[in-house]
Amino acid sequence: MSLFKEITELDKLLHEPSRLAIMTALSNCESADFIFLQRLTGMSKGNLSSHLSKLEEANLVEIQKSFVGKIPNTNVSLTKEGLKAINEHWEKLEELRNGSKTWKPEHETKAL
Amino acid sequence: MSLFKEITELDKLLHEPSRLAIMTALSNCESADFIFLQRLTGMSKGNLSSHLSKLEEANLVEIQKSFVGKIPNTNVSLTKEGLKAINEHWEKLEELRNGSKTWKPEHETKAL
DNA sequence: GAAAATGGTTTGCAATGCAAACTAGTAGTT
DNA sequence: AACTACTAGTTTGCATTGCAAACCATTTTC
Repeated sequence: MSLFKEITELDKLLHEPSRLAIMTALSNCESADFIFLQRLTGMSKGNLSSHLSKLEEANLVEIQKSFVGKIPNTNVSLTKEGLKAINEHWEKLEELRNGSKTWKPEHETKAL
Repeated sequence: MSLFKEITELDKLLHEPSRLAIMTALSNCESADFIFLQRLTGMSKGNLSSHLSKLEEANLVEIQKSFVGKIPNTNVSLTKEGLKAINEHWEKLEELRNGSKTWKPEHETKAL
């Protein structure tokens, strides 16, 4: 029972599909740039920009702005906190999925 | 690459934490009543009610209203469509998680 | 040097999650 | 029989958020 209560407290910052994709991708590389993330997720620039800002504000990613030649480049990487958060998030999801197989129906609820 | 694009197209109806919990729970029993789902998820009645309505409108769950003695009872079960949808959703999530381990970083992106 | 492309950010709107307020009926209690 | 409290939900309204269109600054192309 308690397992399920936790899922509704899932960090929405991480759970939102686009950000989940971004964070998951970043958890498997050292860093990735804006354009790469855009192609990866298929998001519009504006959308991606605002999602990254949110992740940055929450201290889940670090954003390094620089110039590659004369072109601005935005490079994103997970913070320690961010890496921990995304890993824990996936664990929680796994628990939800597996937990549902073992909970016991009660009173009016009919078991399978 | 294409894998990630798909994740941003995740059905938000299913992905929202509360509904994900509801649907996952229902996928493992024949049916469950309103109060049970409320305790399971820890949601307020109002919130649960509106989520269930959404799932019903999308034809993912079936809602049977009846009286148990003199007390109204709302019983919820997955439709065939709903069962298929929640199973496919979990598969997509799994693909996202596993897929991220195999994608190849490109150009400016630095590999781990 | 005008037009189009690159690499983003800001703005504004439509949609959504959430709880407070409400509805409708039941159960005690005095 | 009138009043209070509880059960089982639904509706309403607000604050938040995801999203793309519009915008900005620079660079490349024709």
